[in-house]
Amino acid sequence: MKRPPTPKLPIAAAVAAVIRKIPRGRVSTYGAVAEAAGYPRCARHVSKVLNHVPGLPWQRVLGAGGRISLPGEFGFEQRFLLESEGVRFKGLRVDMASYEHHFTRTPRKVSSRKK
DNA sequence: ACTGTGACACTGG
DNA sequence: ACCAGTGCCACAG
Repeated sequence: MKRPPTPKLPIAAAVAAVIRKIPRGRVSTYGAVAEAAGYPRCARHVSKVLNHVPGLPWQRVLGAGGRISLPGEFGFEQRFLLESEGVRFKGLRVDMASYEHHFTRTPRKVSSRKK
């Protein structure tokens, strides 16, 4: 097993689905989203998906440690939107300890809870 | 088929 | 604490 078999869904669909599951007032990180989508090492692809797929709560996706990776004014916009949802910031970072959303296993049809 | 790309994550200085 | 460099992996052209 060189590595977990790539899921059937394209990364874009998987990531988009995961991000849409993030409840309001909650946030997540690229790595976490990628992992939840089935691509543990593809945090960078998450960013591509956000750019390619509109309609996603891109603001709820942050970098590691809850840091905003977005350079430019979009970064400020992201922070503003998150605060509007009730997410508090610790300086330049989000209080991940309290706002990081835990995804459920395999976003597939039936939740195979089990482990 | 190959190369470049990217809103990252992680380690070291 | 902050900055810079490196590794990563799937998708687009």
